[in-house]
Amino acid sequence: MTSAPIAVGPQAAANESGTAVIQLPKTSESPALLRIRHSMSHVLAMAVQRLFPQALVTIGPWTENGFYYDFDNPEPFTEADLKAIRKEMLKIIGARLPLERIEVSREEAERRISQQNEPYKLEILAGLQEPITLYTLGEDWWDLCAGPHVANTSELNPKAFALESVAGAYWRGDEKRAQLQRIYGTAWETAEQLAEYQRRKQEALRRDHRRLGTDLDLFSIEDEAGAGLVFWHPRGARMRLLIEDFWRQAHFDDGYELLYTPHVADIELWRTSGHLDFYAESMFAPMQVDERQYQLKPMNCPFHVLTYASRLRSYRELPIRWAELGTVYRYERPGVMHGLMRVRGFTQDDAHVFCLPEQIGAEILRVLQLTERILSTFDFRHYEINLSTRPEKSIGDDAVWDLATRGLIEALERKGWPYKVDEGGGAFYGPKIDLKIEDAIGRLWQCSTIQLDFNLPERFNLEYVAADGSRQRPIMIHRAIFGSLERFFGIMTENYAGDFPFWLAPEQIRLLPVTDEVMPYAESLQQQLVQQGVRATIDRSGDRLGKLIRNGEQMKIPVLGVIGAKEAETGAISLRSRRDGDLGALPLATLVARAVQANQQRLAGLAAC
RNA sequence: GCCCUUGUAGCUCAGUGGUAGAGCACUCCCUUGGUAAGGGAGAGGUCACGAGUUCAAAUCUCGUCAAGGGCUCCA
Repeated sequence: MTSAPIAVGPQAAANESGTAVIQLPKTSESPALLRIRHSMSHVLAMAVQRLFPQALVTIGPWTENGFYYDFDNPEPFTEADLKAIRKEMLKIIGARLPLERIEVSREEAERRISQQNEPYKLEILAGLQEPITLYTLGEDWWDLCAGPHVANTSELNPKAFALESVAGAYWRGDEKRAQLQRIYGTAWETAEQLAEYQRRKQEALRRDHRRLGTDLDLFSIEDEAGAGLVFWHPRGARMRLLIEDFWRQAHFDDGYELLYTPHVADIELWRTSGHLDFYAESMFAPMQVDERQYQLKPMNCPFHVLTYASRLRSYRELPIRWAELGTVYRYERPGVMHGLMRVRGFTQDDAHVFCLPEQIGAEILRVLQLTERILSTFDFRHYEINLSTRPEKSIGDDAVWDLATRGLIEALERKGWPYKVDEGGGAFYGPKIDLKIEDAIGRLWQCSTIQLDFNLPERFNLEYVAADGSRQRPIMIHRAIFGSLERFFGIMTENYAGDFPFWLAPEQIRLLPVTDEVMPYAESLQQQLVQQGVRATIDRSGDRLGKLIRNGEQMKIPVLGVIGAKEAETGAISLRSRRDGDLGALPLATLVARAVQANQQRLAGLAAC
């Protein structure tokens, strides 16, 4: 899936200075804004056609934060064109032109469109139901449109709109059809709202994991190695290890065993699994080794299935819960890679549960509970849940689909999580639950997924021996909680804006010696902290304290410890915490105890201990 | 893959046809300084890569790669 756009919901309204919060309603929540934005797109289209008479109009809807309009123009628009277009829009708004709704017959609409030679409009018209309506804007411009609109452009605030970007877009969203030029804009009721919206866009930019990845030296993507391949630097790698360690422990606690499986396998395996048929274009090309062809794995499932099939299983063994941090490689088309969010090599926190049909409900509930436990540890507490049911084209018999779908519903009900149903949205091989997490500025990200699979057990002829001695087919559940470690790491970084909780920070405490004389004392403090598993370092740059503090704050180190003659004398350390402010001078023993406790309990800071 | 934009020092960016610049970071020197940038000096670049135009290319043209904003895709 793609990253969410820079969406800024009303819940993002937190304001550092604590002054009155400016509400930013979404279009779908405000009929007034809907009319403004919809009309704004007409004003945009009129302005473009005035300046570029050859431009053909297509569609121009509102979006949650603004509007866009798609044009077919012989020359692509440039950023520079936007300025001119904006000026023209201001003229139209200033002219106080009326917008009028006119109901016309299909023939009348066809006649009007033909006069203007607008082929896209004609195509739109063909798909419309009566009544056909059009909206005029002034005397000589109109667009086929269902409305609603403002009555006059004087209702549009010239100080509350902006043209944001030009982009390519396909006619009817179909990449085989014409490439159009899309102009994005945003519009609000007041200039203050526009300013607030732009401030939130800046905020999202400040949180961008790609920027933070460089600034905090967490990871990089190297040209020489190739697109979509991640290099975890020591600081990022340390965090990843902490996440993995937590993940592993949580899985052992919950009755999982862990697997390691190969990164490549004979291509026949992928023929058996079916991936070669329906997933080939997302796979790296196979490689020839001796007499066999090997395939870099795009998924872990077939490996877990082979492990299951390595010997005969009894119903007494089920459920079997196997998890793996499995690194997979997928061929992503050029142009779709995005930081850590969309890459070509990534590690899934994959797990498969093989169970009896009657165990489905309980197993799903277990997965939901584990999911909540893990995600909430990273302060993701709001979820949006989708249940996708049987599509038309699917395999497996009705009884199994029913049982499985009921199992999913039962688990969601027992967990007490509200969910939406996407009828027919499941995979051909089974129903699924998708979970989106909401981050600190209100954006939704899909990470976790739980899918039932009636296909792979069939293809690999998986069996267990039932109580009556017969051979039966187990139910297979795929699930991932992070989705991929890379992607989750990116989302989490943006969620925290790089201000990681104490337990997760790669460098937890940085000791700042005020003078060289206290260095031996600082070294002994560091050693004692490190011995207790606290990630403590010493800033040896020799800069003045002000600079040391500035550097420490810029690297978002949770706790800075100032060490000067005073501290050396009393065996203490003066602490400055990003989360909790100045903690004063503490004896070393107290600091160690608090830090150890924070690590054990995965706490965000030291003060609460 | 498609449309647009971009690629200059580790980072952020100036540099419109005449042999390459700033700030931060880095190294060294001075400063031993108490809660968000002390001072000075130095080193560091096949101007993404390849071809072309030109007496001359970071600069113009074409191609390749990568990144950014979108579209499409994302079992």
